[in-house]
Amino acid sequence: MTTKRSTMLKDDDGCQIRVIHPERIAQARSNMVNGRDLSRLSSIFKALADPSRLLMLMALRDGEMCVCDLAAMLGVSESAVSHQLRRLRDLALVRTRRDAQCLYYSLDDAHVAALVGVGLEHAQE
Amino acid sequence: MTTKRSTMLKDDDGCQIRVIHPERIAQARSNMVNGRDLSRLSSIFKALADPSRLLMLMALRDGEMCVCDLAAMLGVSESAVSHQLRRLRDLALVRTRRDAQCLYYSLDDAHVAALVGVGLEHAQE
DNA sequence: ATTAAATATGAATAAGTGATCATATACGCA
DNA sequence: TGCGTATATGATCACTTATTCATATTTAAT
Repeated sequence: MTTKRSTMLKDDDGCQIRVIHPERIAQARSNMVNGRDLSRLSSIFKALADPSRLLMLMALRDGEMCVCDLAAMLGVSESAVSHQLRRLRDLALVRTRRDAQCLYYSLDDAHVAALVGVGLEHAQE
Repeated sequence: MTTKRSTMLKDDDGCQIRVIHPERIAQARSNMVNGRDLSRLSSIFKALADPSRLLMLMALRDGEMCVCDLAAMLGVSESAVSHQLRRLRDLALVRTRRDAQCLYYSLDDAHVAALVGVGLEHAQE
């Protein structure tokens, strides 16, 4: 079997690009997720990429928690936790319930719960 | 049912911290993953947090690909792809096979493959 | 041995991230 | 109404990250 060499092709933008297996690229492109899903998914993974946020989300799998308890659990400032929670809220990964002055955070996205679960299983195998 | 108020406790380091539900914190701490697993897991999520890397890993689920084909698929420079692949290699998420001048990358971590799969399923539901 | 192909690496720069500190808001209580 | 509690927000700064460009390395072909 002879080794394949590259051929030069034109990009969508007209740029020269090098390609070795056009059919493999075509296959990959046809299976490719659309831009919106990709963006959403990578944002979710980004939310999980910080150890503090990951611990918070793991803890919330067992039920809601308020800000100061999350801070105590992690050993970081309440302000830092609040900033992190804002990111999670902006992504609609968590929701809040108010009881007097306390805000109780809980998971609001089944995908994230699933991903955290899978991650945990594999990490602790 | 009366609303709980906070009590001041001492940190491991002797710092004053505010706590509302000590038993909930204790529960969360007892279920907490150890430092090494947490670090590894958040690193993996960080690898998945970049759209280009995520697309690469998704594509590699269907089989190995070489650098220039990955670059063509993504529409970015081969140098950029090479840098990204280095990060994935450093985390042992991918491995390489050499055929002449071409390096073929493939997935080398079942956890990552699983996480990408779960993410894809949920994104495309 | 030279040369070209395929990929890797290093430096530099721009953009993004996370913690901290100060301040602001929201709520309950006296 | 004024005060303390609980949380949110904004600005700032140190740090990380991703791309680009130039250069180096590895392999194969001639």
